[in-house]
Amino acid sequence: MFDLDLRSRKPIYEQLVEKLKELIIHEVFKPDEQLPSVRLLAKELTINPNTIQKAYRELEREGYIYSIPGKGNFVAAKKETVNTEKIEKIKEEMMKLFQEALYIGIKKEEILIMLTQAEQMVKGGESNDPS
Amino acid sequence: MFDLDLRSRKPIYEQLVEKLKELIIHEVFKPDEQLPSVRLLAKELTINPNTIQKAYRELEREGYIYSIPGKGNFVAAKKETVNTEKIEKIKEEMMKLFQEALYIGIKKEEILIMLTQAEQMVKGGESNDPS
DNA sequence: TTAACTGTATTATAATTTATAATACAGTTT
DNA sequence: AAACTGTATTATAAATTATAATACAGTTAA
Repeated sequence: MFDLDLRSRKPIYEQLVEKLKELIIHEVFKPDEQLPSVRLLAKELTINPNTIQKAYRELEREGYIYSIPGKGNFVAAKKETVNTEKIEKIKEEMMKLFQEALYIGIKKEEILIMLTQAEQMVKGGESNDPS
Repeated sequence: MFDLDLRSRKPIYEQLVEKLKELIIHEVFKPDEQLPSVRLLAKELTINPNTIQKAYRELEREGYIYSIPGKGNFVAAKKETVNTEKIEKIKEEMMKLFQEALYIGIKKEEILIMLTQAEQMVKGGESNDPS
């Protein structure tokens, strides 16, 4: 289900957060769907349950999942994910990345193409602003 | 010259790399300009010289600066900064960020505006492809 | 040429972060 | 009741980050 790089300088739990976020964004895990239990996923990935828990906590903090003690962890509805602070953070990160990209010579046109590609990859669950 | 958050979970040397990169990108430090010496900057920021050195090494590894032992550290010319591996890495990061941004509801139009803003902030040193 | 700069390297130590391990407790489901 | 869930705690190990104290060699300028 995942492939983690245990030798990476990037902490395992951070890699987990990234991977799970991707699966949620691409709707491999759909809203209200139950995620693998802490113990099961730990067993599958042969890493410590506490590490899984740490990743789930972070995803919950960011609004991507919610948990019901005794039942499990579930994918949050898109609306729940939205958060002003988070939006600002992502925008800031994006500005930095744009500047770095342009500085090293990546063309605006190329970035536009990538944006369109990203759009196609994410859209399909378009539940925002159906007006 | 910089303001670092010593309490942040983000390592000091990483913060330094980010800040210095920004200054280079915005040409506060221009190509071939000498950066503050390891010892001087350490004194100014009241952090350990080894930490500065670590940041400078990382910037050199990424191609943003070069060093001449005995003389100092200097801003690399833009051309030297370019690197296929680096470009791919940035593109990958950008795709992820786009997907996350679109998922949480940031509109494509808004992203376009940001890109234009970034363009204006970086351009002015346009030495690429003057054809 | 000496003094005062530069970068770089090394070694030791401390502090923090990350990961594992072993349990325990409470809620849920069958 | 048994077997799941999430959560919490405590201890320990391992890795990363930061500091400290030096040392050595190249550069620059008095």
